[in-house]
Amino acid sequence: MPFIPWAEAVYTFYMKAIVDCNSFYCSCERLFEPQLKTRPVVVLSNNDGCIISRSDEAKEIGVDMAGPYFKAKPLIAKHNVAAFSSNYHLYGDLSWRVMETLRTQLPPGCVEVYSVDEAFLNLEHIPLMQLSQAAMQLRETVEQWTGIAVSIGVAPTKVLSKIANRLAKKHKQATNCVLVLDTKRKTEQALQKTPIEDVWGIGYRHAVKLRGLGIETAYDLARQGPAWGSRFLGGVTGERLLRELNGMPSIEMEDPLVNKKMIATTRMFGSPVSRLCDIREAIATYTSRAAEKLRRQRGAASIISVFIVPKEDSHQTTFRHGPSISSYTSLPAATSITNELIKPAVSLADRLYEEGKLYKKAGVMLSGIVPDHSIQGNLFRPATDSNARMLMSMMDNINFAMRDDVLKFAASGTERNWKMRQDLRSPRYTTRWEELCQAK
DNA sequence: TCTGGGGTCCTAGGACCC
DNA sequence: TCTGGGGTCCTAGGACCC
Repeated sequence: MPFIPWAEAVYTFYMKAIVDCNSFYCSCERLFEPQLKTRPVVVLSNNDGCIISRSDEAKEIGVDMAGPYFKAKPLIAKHNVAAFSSNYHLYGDLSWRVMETLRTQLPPGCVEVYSVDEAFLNLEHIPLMQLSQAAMQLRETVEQWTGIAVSIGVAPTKVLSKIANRLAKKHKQATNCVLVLDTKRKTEQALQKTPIEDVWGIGYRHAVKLRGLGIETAYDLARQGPAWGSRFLGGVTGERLLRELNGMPSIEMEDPLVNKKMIATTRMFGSPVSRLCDIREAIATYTSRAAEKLRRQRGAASIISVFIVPKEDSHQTTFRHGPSISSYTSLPAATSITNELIKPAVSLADRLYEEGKLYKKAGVMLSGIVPDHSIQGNLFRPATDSNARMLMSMMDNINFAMRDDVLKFAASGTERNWKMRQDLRSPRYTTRWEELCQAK
């Protein structure tokens, strides 16, 4: 007895899609080095710590996702894998091109950028019978215009479209990277082929718990009711997930113009540091970066928090992220002026720092974010003078044009011996004149 | 001083995502 | 020796109020 008695029925809901760039960072690297087409490729996280993108060939030879780079090194050498440090200038620019291409192909407001390499699409304007062809066409256009290959999953809900997308990507030959779940029957089959941990919204913890309850596939999960989801998968989130799996849209498309509620800049140090002056420099630098992001969304922050992470004894067998030591302070008035943020940030760092300890990471977070034009005044402080604002916008403009922080506050330091390693970064082909690709 | 229910607001922390 | 960075949402529980 199928759990959906009307299994042959065609969906009558509006359909959604998720477009996902295939091995995005690797594809970006290959775009400018075509000779890599036949070589396995991996891209590393900041500090060349772990592997965050793998080409299909790299997956095939068994390079683990999110595995530490140093452990994979022997395998990488053996199979002549090309490894790159992350080049966010390049990926950011190519991401923008992919998203722009999608926007030209759809009515206004139908593209929701979900991450650097993914976008949800609202396809309600496309008749059901034409979905497959339209998706195929979209895939070809993106690849032709940007050089980036994408996969597209189409279904009535976001969760189901993610499931469709995963299968499209997994069976590239059979699906041509496009899978449309437009009937209950197709959906049911897709759910049966999806292990529980590959469902969007089920992480490691929940997967272990569900397997303990005898639930192995997305199909098993979908047979449970929303109330069950609420009980075992964390309240309303679980309830929504169950509805979505059963074809009932419960996670809406989001307004792409919504601003961030929290802005963070956090980094591992290139190597552990112990001096307070290094920590202060790092904190000042991260604060500057966070303030830049804040101004870009025309926001002002009223809470600033700082954390530092001590290095742990390294002789334990399983890796874990050590506890971070953090503190925050509420500002007398919301601000986006870098120096007004650096001061409290650095004094928070001073308070957290302990002489003689080694630290491996630090970070700054801005929250309590309000629109810049509606900053609540404070009777006891003079309003930020407009010179400071002009200075900020000049700095932003110059830094944007030149990149690489030509202008910065003295507190950010000049030596920066805490900076992260990026030994294998490719040129910033599309955003720096002096690093343009050369045709011979 | 003790007793009780019910409401709000805030924060810390968990879980998840890419 | 070497394991990323930047987000969101939700819940539980404490503090406080009537």
